[in-house]
Amino acid sequence: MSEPRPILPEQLEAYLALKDVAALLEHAVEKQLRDDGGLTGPQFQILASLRDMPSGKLRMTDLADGLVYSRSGLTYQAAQLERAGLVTRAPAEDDERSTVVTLTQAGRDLLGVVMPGHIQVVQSLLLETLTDADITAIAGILGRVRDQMRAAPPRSATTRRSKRPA
Amino acid sequence: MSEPRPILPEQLEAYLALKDVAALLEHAVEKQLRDDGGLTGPQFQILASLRDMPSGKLRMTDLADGLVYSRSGLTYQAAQLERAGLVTRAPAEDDERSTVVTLTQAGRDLLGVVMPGHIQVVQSLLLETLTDADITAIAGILGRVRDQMRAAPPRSATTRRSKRPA
DNA sequence: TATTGTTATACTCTATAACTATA
DNA sequence: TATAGTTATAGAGTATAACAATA
Repeated sequence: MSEPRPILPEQLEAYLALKDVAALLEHAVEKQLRDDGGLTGPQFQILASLRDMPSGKLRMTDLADGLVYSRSGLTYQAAQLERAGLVTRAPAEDDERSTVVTLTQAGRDLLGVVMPGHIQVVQSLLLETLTDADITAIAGILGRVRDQMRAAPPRSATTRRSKRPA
Repeated sequence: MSEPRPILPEQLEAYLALKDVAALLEHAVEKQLRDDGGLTGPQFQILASLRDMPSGKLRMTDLADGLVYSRSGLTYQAAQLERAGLVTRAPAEDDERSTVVTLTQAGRDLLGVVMPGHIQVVQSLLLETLTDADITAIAGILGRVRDQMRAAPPRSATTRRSKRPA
């Protein structure tokens, strides 16, 4: 089979630049989170997700929706956070199957410690090098791309049981 | 200890969109590489880097320049690839300290097997959702950002703090 | 039976530091 | 001494599948 459509140089450049920028940025961010708060990227994302909720609580399933991890991976991370006293876990009142994860005050405090550095890294590495027009363009274009990717079927969170009869 | 500069909503959106798109794309790409060729992302990158050289060879140090890994990590990956028969390793002729990694025919063949699917994933998830103008914008803006990030002082720009158990 | 989450297991990856050898 | 690379080790992260409990 021939290759579907030869990728154009500018298309390749767009893809590679996106990939490289994201990788370099992620690397710097993870180092900052580790150095300033002993957190990994996934752990920080979980804490930040919880803080975005007025109640500071989310079910495991709701948390998983925003992340790219398997369920067991999320359980593992939640256990780490609980062990560090940054969240608590308890069965949901309305559905005993569900686990509600709640941000503790210590978790909130740690976010307060880590956020300034986090913002600083993102600003100095990414935002400060962009014009306002650049930022508008990136936010608009990639925002649309993200929405389309999320709407697409191949979601990784769908570790659902496949019903293919043998 | 106020946050240096409050991040604007559009700035945050640009950052988060970039992060999410890259993560979703990477996830899809890695799955394709694994399914079609039994390769991890880093391994594919090494093979692709070698194929981009007319000679099909690169020194370990040259390879490391394009990747974000530590030396030991690169050694590990190179060993995996060698074990799979996709590359060979030999000391450089002009400098006995250096190791030259060479793409084998099997490695080249595997790239041939994997590339069509790889391109297809990138096109369907990213490129096909973008206009030509979008692609030009992304390539230009992020290309510049990447160059600046690479030129920037490595990783010591971030603040240093004591570690916390997590 | 389906859903929610955990556990058990096995494996991959990554980093740090110590080490060898060449320059 | 500095550079190129490997090895030893150790820890963290992830996925899959089996499992338990609730709906």
